Amino acid sequence: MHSYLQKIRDFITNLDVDSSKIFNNMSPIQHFAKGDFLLKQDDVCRKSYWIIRGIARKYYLHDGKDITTELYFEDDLAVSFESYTLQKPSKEYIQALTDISVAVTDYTLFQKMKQQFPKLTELDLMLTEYYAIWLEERLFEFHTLSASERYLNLLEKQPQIVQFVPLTHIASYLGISLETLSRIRAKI
Amino acid sequence: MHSYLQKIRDFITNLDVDSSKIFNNMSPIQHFAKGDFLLKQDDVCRKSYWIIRGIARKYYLHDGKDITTELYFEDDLAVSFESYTLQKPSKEYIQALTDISVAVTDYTLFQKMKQQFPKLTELDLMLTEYYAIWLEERLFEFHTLSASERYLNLLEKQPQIVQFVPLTHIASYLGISLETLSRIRAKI
DNA sequence: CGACATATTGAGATCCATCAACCAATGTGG
DNA sequence: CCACATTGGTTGATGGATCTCAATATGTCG
Repeated sequence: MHSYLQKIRDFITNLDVDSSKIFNNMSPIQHFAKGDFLLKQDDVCRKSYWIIRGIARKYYLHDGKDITTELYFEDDLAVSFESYTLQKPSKEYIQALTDISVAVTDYTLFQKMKQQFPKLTELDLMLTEYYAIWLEERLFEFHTLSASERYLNLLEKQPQIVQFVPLTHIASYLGISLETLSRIRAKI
Repeated sequence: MHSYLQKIRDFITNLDVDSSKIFNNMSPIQHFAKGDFLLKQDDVCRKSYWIIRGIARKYYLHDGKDITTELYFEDDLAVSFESYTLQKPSKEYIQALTDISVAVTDYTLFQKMKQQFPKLTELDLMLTEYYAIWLEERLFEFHTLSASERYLNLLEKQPQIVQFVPLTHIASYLGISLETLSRIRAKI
């Protein structure tokens, strides 16, 4: 696991009693069935979803095709970042790829709690930093790797994606056509 | 200008007196000559640089080629994000493309000040959110736009880049070969 | 002026997308 | 439980976008 994630976990574990109590009671559990939408395009993303069990994806439509931007597994935080941060309509959908359980945190409530418990702002910052570092890595891959290099890289870093997600979504996640991905896999 | 940047400016303007005093005295001005390095690969990025005057770029080397990841103008914040955040060796260089003046903030000092003045943590969060949103936009461009669409998009959104930065750097910033960029421009 | 960096243009090769046909697995209503 | 639809994946043929290599042009600065 990424060492910064560990640091974030440690930070949560070592929160003072009050902050910790708030943090643990802020996010009720919800369940969604396979195919359900957690967020639709043009809606404001007012919740963040901590994936407890199952798989989900985030995507948008471009020229009629859907472009997968993120794939979520256990312990990932599903949210349409720009929509959530600016509280403006989302360009993206978030959809359950299997039945899922999630811990749901309300944006407005979290904002209030951050004002009362500054440690939560620090936590928010750490999570955002982690996301930015992840985005930089993704950008590096698009900037410098060929289609098959991107696939091999994914296979190495997140084999669970290749194992559990339909190739159609993996292809669009990697910015490759389904056919090309199929041929890349055949060659290995 | 992006509306979230305006919100950040307003936040800085409206800081309480103490936070504001700290913020304004934390960052001495420095000057660099054209070609100077603000950061080199393998060094830890211990400073952030607020560009006051001039142009700079961030890049890394991949297969002997240099890949420009960001171009900085007045009021931009130059920093190798992962290196700065995790205080680990940088993959990237930051270099002055013209003579520049920058306000330099030390990482360690800023961390200490954040502990004393929680408003600075909020500010840090806002800046990081802004960077993450910018990264998402970049990723969208690589994910869905063709070479010429990326160039036209840049021309529209940041004409100052096309005006002042050598085509070599623009091409690598867009993930295009210099020759292809030259042909795209000839066709317009 | 000479030297070095920067940009243009041409020719050929390569990667990858698209379109189309086909295949396999799964599930559902009758 | 079969027939058929649906979803997900493969394979082939072709074309277009973009890269690479090479030659030439233009610009800039000591």
